[in-house]
Amino acid sequence: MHMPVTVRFAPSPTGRMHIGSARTALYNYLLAKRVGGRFILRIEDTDQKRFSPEAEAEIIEGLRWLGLDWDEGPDIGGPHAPYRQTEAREIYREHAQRLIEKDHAYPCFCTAERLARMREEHRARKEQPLYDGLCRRLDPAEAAQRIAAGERHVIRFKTPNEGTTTVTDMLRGEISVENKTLDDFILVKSDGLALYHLAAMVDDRRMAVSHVIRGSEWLSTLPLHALVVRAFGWREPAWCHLSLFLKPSGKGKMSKRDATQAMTEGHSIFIRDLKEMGYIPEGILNWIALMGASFDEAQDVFTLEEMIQRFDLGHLNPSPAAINFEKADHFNGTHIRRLSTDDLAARLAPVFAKAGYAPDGAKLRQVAAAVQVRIVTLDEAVDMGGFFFRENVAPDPKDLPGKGLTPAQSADALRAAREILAAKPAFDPTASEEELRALAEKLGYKPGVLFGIMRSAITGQTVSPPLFTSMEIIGRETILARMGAAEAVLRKM
RNA sequence: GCCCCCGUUGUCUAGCGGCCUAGGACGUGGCCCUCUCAAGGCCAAAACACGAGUUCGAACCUCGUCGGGGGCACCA
Repeated sequence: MHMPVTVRFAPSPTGRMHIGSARTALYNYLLAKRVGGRFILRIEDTDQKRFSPEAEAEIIEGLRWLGLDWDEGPDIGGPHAPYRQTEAREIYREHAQRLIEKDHAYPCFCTAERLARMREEHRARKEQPLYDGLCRRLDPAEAAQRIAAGERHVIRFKTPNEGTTTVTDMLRGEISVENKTLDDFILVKSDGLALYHLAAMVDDRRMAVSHVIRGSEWLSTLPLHALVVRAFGWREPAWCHLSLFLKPSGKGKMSKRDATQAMTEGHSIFIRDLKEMGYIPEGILNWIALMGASFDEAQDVFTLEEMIQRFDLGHLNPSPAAINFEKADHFNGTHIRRLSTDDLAARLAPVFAKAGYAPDGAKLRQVAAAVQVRIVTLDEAVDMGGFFFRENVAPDPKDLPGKGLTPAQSADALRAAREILAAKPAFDPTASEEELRALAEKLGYKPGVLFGIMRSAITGQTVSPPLFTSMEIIGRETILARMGAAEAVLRKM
C-alpha cells in the first residue's frame, strides 16, 4: 500500500534565493516527480520583523527560472490555501488552543526582560538556557483570568520533563534526545502570530505533507517538532534533513561576508546573480544536485528529466558539503555544449542585446555554433564573439605583427593573403585554406604565423573562434576591408 | 558551556563484511590533436582521521579519541 507523496518547499521571504534553498527545492521536486506526487510552494512569512517584500518575488522567479514548477502555491492557489502563513493566523490560534486544552501547552506571561535576565544567569552558571517553567506551574484558572484581563502572553509548548524522545531521520536513522534538555519553546507570540514550530507542523498536516525534506539546520529542533505532531495525535511525516552547504574552504556555512567575498571573485551563491552572470538552469541544477548526493555510479551529467528518473532519497549524503565554484563552471559549460544550436542562439540573443549588439537570427545561429565549445557562461560569448556584430575592429597594433616577423614582413604577408582571397570570384574562405597554407610555406612561415596575423586583422582579437569559420560569418567585403586597414597600420610601424 | 549531527584524495562522491593493489567527476600536472582559445582523447599524482574491539576477514559493524559542522530567540 502506498501513501500518496506530497512534499513542500517552504522558504521564508527574509532574504535572497540562494543555492542552498534551490537545492532543497530541487530534491523536493525530484521526489514528487519521481513518484507522481505533489509539490507545494508555501511561504513562511510569520517573521514580520525580517520580512522582505522583494524576497517572495525573487524566490518565485528563481524557481521558475530553474524550471521547478509547483502544483500548489500562493501564486496559483490550490485546495489547501492559504499558502502564506500570515494568512492562516486563526488556524494556528485554534490549534494552539487545542494544545492547551489537551494540556500540551500553556500561556506564559513572562516579560522579555525577565527571560533575558534568566538566560544570562543560566549562561553565567554554564547551564543550558531553558525556560524555567514559572508560568507552567500557574493555576489554569488564574491564567484564564489574566488572559481575560487582556494581559500580554505567549503560548508555550509543555515539553515532557522526563524520558527521551526518539525521532527517525531518513538519512541518519534514529535520533534520541533527553526531554529534560528540551525547552518549553514558544508556539504563539504575544502578537498572536504562530512561530515556525507550530505553523509549519500545522501546515504540513493541513497540506497532507508526507515527506518533510529540509535543511539540517532543523535537526536540533526535530524532536520538538515531532513532539508537537504527536501531541496533536497526528501521523508523523517522514523526516529527511539535507546536508549543509559549507563555504569553499569547508570551514563553516556561508555567511553574508562570504557571499560578498565570492562576488568579488566572480562567483555567487544567489540564483538571480547566477542567471545574470550567464549560467543556465541546466548547469546550476546539475551542479547543486551533486553537492550532497549521487545519482549514478558512472555518470555525473544529468538533465532535470534524468535526475527525476534516478532520484533516490537513499543516495543523499548527510555530511556537509563544501561549495565548489569550479564545478559550476564545468557543469555549465558541459550543458551549454549539449544545447542545440537554435537553443543556444535563442539564449544568446538577450545576452548580446544587453551588451549593446543587435544580433540577427541567421548570423546569431552561426555565431552560436562558433562559440559553443568555447564558452563556460552565456556572457562569455560577448567577449569571444562580440566582434561578429561590430562594424569595425581595432586590433591592438602590438598584436598585428606575426610571431618572429617584422611589421613590414607581416604587412607583405597580409597583402598576399588578401590578394588570394580577393581574387576569388566566389568567396569561400574554407576553400582557400589550402592556398593560404601554401602561401605561408612559400614565404617560409608556419601556417599559424600567417593565420595569427589574419586573426588579429580580421577579428581584432588574439583569441577567437576558428579563423575560417569566423571569416565565413563575417563576409567578403568586411574581411578585405579589415585586412587592408591592418596592413596600413603595419606599414606605418 | 550544553544538545545534536557528520568524518573516503584539495573538493563532490561510489562503496552498505570478502568484487578494493578503494571506482568516477571537478581541479592540478603531462602527452596527443591543433590556425589562437576551447572542446575532445590518453596518462599521472592524490583518500578510507586515529586507536581499540567484533570477525577467518573491516573503508564498511561496535566503542573511545580527535577533528569538523549545526543548534541553543516572542528568527526561520
